[in-house]
Amino acid sequence: MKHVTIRDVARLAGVGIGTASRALNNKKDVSPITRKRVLEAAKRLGYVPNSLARGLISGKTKKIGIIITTILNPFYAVVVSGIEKILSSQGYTLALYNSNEDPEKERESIMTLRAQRVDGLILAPVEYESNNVKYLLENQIPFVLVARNTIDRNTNYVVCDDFKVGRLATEYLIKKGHKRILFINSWKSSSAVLRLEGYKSALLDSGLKIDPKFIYSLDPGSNLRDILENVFSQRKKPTAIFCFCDSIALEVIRFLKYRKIKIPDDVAIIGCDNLDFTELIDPPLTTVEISKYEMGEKSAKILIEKLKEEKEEPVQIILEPKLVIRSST
Amino acid sequence: MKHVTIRDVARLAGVGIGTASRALNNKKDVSPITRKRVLEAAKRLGYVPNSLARGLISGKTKKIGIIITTILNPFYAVVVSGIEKILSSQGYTLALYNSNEDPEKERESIMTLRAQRVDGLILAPVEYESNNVKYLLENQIPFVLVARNTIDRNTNYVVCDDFKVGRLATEYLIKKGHKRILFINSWKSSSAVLRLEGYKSALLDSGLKIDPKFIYSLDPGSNLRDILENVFSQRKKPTAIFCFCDSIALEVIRFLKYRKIKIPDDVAIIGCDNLDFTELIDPPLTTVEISKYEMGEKSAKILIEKLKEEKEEPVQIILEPKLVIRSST
DNA sequence: CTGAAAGCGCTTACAG
DNA sequence: CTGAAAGCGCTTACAG
Repeated sequence: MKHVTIRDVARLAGVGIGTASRALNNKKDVSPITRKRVLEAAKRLGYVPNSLARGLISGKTKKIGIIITTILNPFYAVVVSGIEKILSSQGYTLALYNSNEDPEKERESIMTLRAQRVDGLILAPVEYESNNVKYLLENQIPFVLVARNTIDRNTNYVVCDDFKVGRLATEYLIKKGHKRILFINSWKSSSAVLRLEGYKSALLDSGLKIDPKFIYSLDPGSNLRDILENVFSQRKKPTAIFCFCDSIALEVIRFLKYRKIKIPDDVAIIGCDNLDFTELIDPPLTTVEISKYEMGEKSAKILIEKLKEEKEEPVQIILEPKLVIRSST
Repeated sequence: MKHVTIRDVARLAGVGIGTASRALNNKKDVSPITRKRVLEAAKRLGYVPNSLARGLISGKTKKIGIIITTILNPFYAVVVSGIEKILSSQGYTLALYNSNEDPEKERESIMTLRAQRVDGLILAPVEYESNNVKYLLENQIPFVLVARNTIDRNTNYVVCDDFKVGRLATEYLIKKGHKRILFINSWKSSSAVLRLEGYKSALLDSGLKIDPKFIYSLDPGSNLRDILENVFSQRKKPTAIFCFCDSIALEVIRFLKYRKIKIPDDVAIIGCDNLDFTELIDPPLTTVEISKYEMGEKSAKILIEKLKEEKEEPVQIILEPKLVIRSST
């Protein structure tokens, strides 16, 4: 794999490499005839400019790093899709990394991305109190948080109102008459923290008490199946389950079906995200809609703005969640 | 965003930049004490090496480009996941692009990736007769095809036996007594071409005739809904539908439910890919299992091998598909 | 073991 | 309008 360089192009066109560069980059100060000769030479040789060299000089790579939890969760696939649409329309390229909810991996990804000198970052931070985000702040790396934010002020972010997500789901279950509501939560992120608060506040406002045995936090190591086996072997079983996301709800439903537990008769279930297949599963899943695509688009737009001008005030957007009632509750 | 350079590190450590480089890269010929001084300086300054500069010199970027159809299809999300697992364990970084079944976009992605001097490429080619793959071949760019291959000999690939996919699905429907089988196919790729052949051969072998009105190819511009409206407004309606993939099957089911057409009583439906939610939808979807994750893993392993040694013979793997019978047929 | 020098492929002032 | 030169941040022979 030998690459054609600008030197080869210049030689074939019979000009200096500076001139070749100017012609190739559509700069002023090149005669039409020279430009044509250079362009033809480039075409004939199949010249592909070396972005490494370009980036080294210009200090800009036109590349954005994205760090999400996992592309296996369709929620993030949609978010990334929104990001990509905006970014690629502006000539940006993106480098995608999965943290798998591991702060270490998140840090590694940040470092790799930094080494590649990306112009900016969009990330869904693993932790609400995040050293990694502090690092970005301290090193003045342009970034915007998506889907989750952190304890820090002065960050740009696009999230949804996660406290409200927790309240909407829990209030609705309570209204349906449920008193023992299992919450299968996620781990450490702002979404997990706030949805839990929403869940708790809904219970308290209805005069119900909070049972720690009905709250689980799924960390990367935990086994959902074991947790459910345990919960459903107890005397006091839940009559409803609130899942952090549809992706978790899916696994819970798989378990319930396997155990022949009827939904919603024996236990109601509600998810979050409104993934596109949730209305087709059996039974159609009640869930909380989050504007995933929009979230991606907005975060990308904000980053592009920030990259253009050095405005100080952070842009912070909180999207409204919406309850979608179907037959699983 | 000013970056610390190796010059800064060398200065702080009180050594030359060559020595600093050697210490940083764990090369021989550096005294332990010097090495320690350099490492400490680097740490104190928060030095992050510039991969652009490194790549420019070494000619290696430790970066692999991936081009798939769309990350929105969970099939590819799983494939990419398998690729990532292998690649990242070997210190490779990946750059992901979506072609959206558009050869133009595929070409652009190839060029961008080439400009970034990726060490190699993994792609799911849009077309069976692909100029883009020819380009890769002609320019001796190391690559392996995944999920789909092309007419060219001498390519490395990991695909599944798509002819068999077409036969398995169609034969099964015929065995169930269906004679009017609608095939909603994809576009131009080897998978589309071969599954269609499998479909046809199954029909012919059973003495059924091939009705062009029952074969549709979904190109990027076509509207599935319109097609279905049209098909189901005809006199002769299909009694079964074979969908190129589960993702399409999902949309077909959405349509059938909306139109109150009963599955499988009015029309049977079979998909392909065995996405993880298919067993939970209503009714559970009959489909053809393809080893998606394995496909990704194998393609990555082959690429890594090829990058190490310049073996001539291409590696070509054809995975076995498997019918998964559920209640939608 | 160490430092100075050359060079990777490009762009951008700078003279002409 | 054009070419030669400097320099982006690094690595790698090459003398010492």
